[in-house]
Amino acid sequence: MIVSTKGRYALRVMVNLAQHSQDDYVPLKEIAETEHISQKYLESIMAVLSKADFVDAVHGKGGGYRLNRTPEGYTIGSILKLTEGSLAAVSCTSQGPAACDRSECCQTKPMWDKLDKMIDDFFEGITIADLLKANET
Amino acid sequence: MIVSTKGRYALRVMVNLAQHSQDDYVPLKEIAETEHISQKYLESIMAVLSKADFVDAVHGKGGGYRLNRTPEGYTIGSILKLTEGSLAAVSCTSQGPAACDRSECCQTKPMWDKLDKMIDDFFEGITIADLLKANET
DNA sequence: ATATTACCTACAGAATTACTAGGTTAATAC
DNA sequence: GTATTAACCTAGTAATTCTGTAGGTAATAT
Repeated sequence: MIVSTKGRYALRVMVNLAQHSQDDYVPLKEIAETEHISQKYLESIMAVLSKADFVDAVHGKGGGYRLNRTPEGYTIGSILKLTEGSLAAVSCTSQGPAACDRSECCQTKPMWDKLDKMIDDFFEGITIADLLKANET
Repeated sequence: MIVSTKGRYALRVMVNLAQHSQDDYVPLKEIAETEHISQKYLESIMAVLSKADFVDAVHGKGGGYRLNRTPEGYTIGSILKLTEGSLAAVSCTSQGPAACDRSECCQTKPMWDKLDKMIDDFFEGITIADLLKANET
C-alpha cells in the first residue's frame, strides 16, 4: 500500500471543495457526510492542508474550508506528499535512518529508483482539475 | 511503502542464486551472510518460494537452494506478487472486504486503477536476468 | 552416528494505521 | 452578550502489519 486513507481522504476532500464555488466556505461536517468519512478523522487531515495553505479556513457560523487556488493549481503529488509525508515505494530509497547501507552494491536499487521516479511523474502529471473532468463524460 | 522487506529480500535471494551456477545448491546460511539478512527470517521467505516451485531445495550436507528456471523466466512481478501477496498501490482497488463500496461514484478510483496497471506493467517488464545485467557495466 | 541443511509452528516487540474523546478558540446570529 | 457554529488542539487507543526470534523436526551426505 503506497497511499493510505489519509492521502486518499485528502484527495476526496479537495475534489469535493473543487466542486463548490471558489467563494463558498464549506463546513467539514457537510463534507464528512457526503463523503461518508469520519468528521473527527478528517479534522486531523484538514489541519495539515490548512497549515500548508492548501485551503483557506474560517471559524464560526458560515465558515468552513475553501480552496486557495484553482483546481489546476494542485497536483495529486503535492497533496499526497503533504499528507502522506512521502511517496517512496520502498523504504530503502528514502534518505535518513531508513536508507539502505548496501545501496551502492545493491542490484535492485536502480529498479527502485526508476519506480520512484515513475510514480512521482504519474502523480505530478495529474491535477485536481483532471479528476473533476472524469465525471463530466 | 508498496514493497516490504519480505519482497525485497526475496528478490535479492533470487538474484544471488542467479549468480551461481544453475546446478549448484547454495545453502541459505551463505546467502544470509553475503546479503547481511537474518537467516531465520529468510527461512520463512524461502518456504514461500519453494512451495511455489520458484526454487529447488535439497536437505542435508551439500544441499541448499537453486533456481528452477533461467533468470529470464522470473519476472519481478511474479516474485513480488508471490511474497507480498499483492501489489495493489491502494487498498480500495483490491477485491474482497477491502474493496471500497463507493467505487462506482468515486472520482479518484480511475486514477488508482491506472496506477495499479502502471506498476504491474513495470514489474512484469523486468526479469531477474535484467537485474544481473545492471552489475556488468 | 554425526553434521549439515531445509522445514515447521508459535510467539513477540515495534511501528503504523485509522480512528475516538474531549476539550479550546474564533467567528457569526440573535 | 449569549448561544451557536465550526475550526483547532492534545491525547489516547484498538487493530493490524512488519520484521523478525525461538526452538524444534525431517531429510540427506559423509
